[in-house]
Amino acid sequence: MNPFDKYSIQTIPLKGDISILTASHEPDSFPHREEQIEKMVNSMRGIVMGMKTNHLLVYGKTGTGKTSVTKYVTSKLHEKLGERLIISYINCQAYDSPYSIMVNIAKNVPGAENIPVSGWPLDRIYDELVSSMTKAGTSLIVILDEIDKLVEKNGGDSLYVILKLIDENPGVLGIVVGITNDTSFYEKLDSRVKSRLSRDSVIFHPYNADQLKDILLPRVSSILKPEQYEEAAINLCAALGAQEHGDARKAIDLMRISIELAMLDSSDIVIRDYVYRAREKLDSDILRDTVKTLPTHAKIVLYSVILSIQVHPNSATTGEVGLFYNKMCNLLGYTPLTSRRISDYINDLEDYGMIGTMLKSLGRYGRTRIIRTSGREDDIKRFILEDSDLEKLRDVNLSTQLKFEQ
DNA sequence: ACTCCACAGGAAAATTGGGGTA
DNA sequence: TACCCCAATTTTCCTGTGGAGT
Repeated sequence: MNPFDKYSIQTIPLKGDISILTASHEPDSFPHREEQIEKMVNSMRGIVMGMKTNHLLVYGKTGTGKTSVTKYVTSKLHEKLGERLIISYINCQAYDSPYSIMVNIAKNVPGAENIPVSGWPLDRIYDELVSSMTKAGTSLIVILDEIDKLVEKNGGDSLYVILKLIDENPGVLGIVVGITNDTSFYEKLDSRVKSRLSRDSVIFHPYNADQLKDILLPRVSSILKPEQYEEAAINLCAALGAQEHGDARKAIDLMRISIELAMLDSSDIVIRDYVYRAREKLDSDILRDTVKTLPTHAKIVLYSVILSIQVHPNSATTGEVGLFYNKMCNLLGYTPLTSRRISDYINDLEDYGMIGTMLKSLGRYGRTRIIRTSGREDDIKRFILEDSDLEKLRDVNLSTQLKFEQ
């Protein structure tokens, strides 16, 4: 007997591809975004006529469609202009130096494709890019997603160079489209960048539950028959997405996972219960992913935080975490990082929402951060131990921890 | 009122490592 | 081969600070 026999091949027969409910799906209709599309088209219309055009800033929280819509509008423009337009999409989280951004732009420019990813002096790349662009005589749209990362990291140098590239070379005709979720982004810029970047902006407001439903419904009905899902399940996904600052991505992910769970369950209808379970799975998947992509030492720091709290629930401090950290590095055979670095990792972990810290002064006993965990320690520990290099940490139990203190 | 702890967190130097040219 | 370019990460060095103890 085949042990797989108890699973039927596909309980819910899908009419279409479930990838329509993933983040990588690029739709060609955007409910409740007509206004933004029009505004974007309007501010880019000069490009069609080969005119100098203002740069554009796009604001909106995650899952409000800013990236999708930007890609959609620019691709339509590309359809219209064909070879005469080069579009360069750059995620500034991944590429944030003047060097890497220019290399990325160059990849799409005819005659400049073979600039190496490192080695050349910066100005050589710059000159190469300018001359190739001038020769090609094309327009350029540089989409800088998460453009705020450029300012945080190196004081706006990258942004300045890119703006200069476009603005100061007559042969280079193009615009920068900056995408950010930081509404105070413009204020953070230094003046040399500010003056080049106009205040031309498009704002993407969060979706409300009704709007999210309008997004979900057509997609769901393209893959499921009406009798295969409860409308209440869709409503719930929409409501949960709306709760999360109007996040369409979240609503869509929930919907997809709900359907997948229903299928695994051999259910023939997607009901609300699957949405609740999807929410838990999604949260846990996100946490696992965050933990897994942490640098090794950050994981050790995180583990130290958790142990430290187990020993001293209310007084886990930076110093104490450092102590645990050093011991664990010894155990694992790593050379420990400096306390300064650990301090930064603790900050990073807080940004990721995995721990909470509170600056507190203990008077005579110094000033330090009191660290708390987010209540998901067990999962976090489990995910850390999934790293094969850190398996040894499993053996660290409370009694050996107490020995650390002597 | 004054000290001084135990750090926070900024700035800059140093190290590492990708790759280039001559 | 020796040496330059740039990015990223970490170390070194540093100044700043709230409040318990005195």
